Amino acid sequence: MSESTDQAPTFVPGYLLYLLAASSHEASAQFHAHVRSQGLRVPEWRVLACLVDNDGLMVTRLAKLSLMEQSRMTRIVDQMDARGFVRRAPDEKDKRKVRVFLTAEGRRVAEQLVADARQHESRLLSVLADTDAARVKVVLQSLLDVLDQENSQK
Amino acid sequence: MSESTDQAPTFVPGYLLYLLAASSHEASAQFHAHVRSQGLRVPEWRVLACLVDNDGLMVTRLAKLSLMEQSRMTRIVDQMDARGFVRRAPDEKDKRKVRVFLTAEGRRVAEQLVADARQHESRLLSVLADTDAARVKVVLQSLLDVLDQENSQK
DNA sequence: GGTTAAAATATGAAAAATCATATAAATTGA
DNA sequence: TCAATTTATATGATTTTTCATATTTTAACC
Repeated sequence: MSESTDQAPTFVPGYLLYLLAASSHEASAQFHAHVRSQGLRVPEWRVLACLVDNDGLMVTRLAKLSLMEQSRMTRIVDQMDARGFVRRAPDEKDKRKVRVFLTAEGRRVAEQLVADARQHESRLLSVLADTDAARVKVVLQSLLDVLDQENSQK
Repeated sequence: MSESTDQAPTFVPGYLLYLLAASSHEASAQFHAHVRSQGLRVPEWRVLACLVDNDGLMVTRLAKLSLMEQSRMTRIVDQMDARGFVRRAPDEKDKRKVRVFLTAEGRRVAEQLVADARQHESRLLSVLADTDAARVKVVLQSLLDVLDQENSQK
């Protein structure tokens, strides 16, 4: 992480936001490669995973869960619709809302990938056992809880 | 994180790669907003931070440290050069390499932002004290170590 | 009940990111 | 030494992403 000509106590490698970004990036690299090998991009995989959990989510909620902006999600849903993975349906009670549903094909792909993801996660967690990283999920869940509280206080 | 119509034990909210991506996203949101308020984009801030640590890094190394692709880094350096934050200089010994150096103005901005980042991190860590998240840095460092080992074994 | 404000989605135009590949320099090794 | 590889960076073309804003529908309030 550091280079031969380091002068001073170095900032980046120990900076929390770097550790978070780098951890996410590195830990996800393998599985994201798998997702792409299945002909999907990462944002599409995220949408599928959210919909397996909870079919019929609205566009805004999908965007939040998938950590992306709403207008981008609209276009991703466009593409996934065109490819036959999802379909749109207006909400009956609130006609502003567009609900997104898995098609049969979308569900097939999604469930397979979720199974792959679970398996990949298991392997990763087993490698982390007996290290400080074994508690990573508890720690991150706690971090997210604290951040949520902070945000809702204001 | 879940919605009223949840049916089953839900996958996404407990999935390690989601927890990592969401934690990074949420934890970084505030500071990234600050970066943008200073007229910089996040990738540019990353470059500046790396160069404060170690001026004269080559493009490829900057890209790796900033978690982005090389051709993208080339263009970001183009822009930062045009804006007067950095300058390029070919490496004397290996003329393929392009080393990137902070200008005086670049260093001024970079050092201010690093100071801001340190302060923001301190505040965040103090909020995390007394929670499970207090150990987040140790845990992530360990995770990265394990992932690095895995990658270097092959 | 009608007006104003807010929320959900979509879209055009601009900027950025990606992918494949070109160029150039260094390294390897026959 | 020279041909073949590898490494470092850059770039053209395409696709994504973003930003601001339009459109439509609902909620709020007076």
